Amino acid sequence: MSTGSTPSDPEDDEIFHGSVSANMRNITYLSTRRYLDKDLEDEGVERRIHRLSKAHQKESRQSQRNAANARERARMRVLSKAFSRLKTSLPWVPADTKLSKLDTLRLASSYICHLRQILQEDRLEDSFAHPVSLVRNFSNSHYW
DNA sequence: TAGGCCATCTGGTCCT
DNA sequence: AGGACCAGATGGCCTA
Repeated sequence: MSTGSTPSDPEDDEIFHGSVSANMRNITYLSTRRYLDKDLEDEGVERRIHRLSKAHQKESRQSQRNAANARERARMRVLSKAFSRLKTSLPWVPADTKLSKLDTLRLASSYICHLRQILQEDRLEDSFAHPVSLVRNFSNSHYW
């Protein structure tokens, strides 16, 4: 008769060996699983790092873009201020006149032509050395 | 409502 | 690599 779970019993022996091999299989499985888990874990970490660095890159790109946008806004503000100054330096244009940038450029351009004409006329008059032309030059100096 | 104007965003290029 | 400059796209506001 069997004395229980003695290995001498063929049946028990089989069970015993079966359980041993099952244990072995279990151990092998567990250790393999542990390695796999470690690999998966490592892969997960790498993936996470990769994902984080991607996110960081994206964030960095976005913040660079935002900075560039801010610089561009500042640049355009400077340009608009320059247009405003140019507008105020145009005579016969009331301060509250609504003038587009294009209109400002056109008026400034025609004003420069006008001034150039005056200069040429004055040079012609200067060639006669008439004292009145000198006075007129002085009285017109507010243009400068 | 169409058209003009403007501010802003964006990607490309050039320069330092 | 980062900043300046530029031109195109887009959306909002205003006016005839």
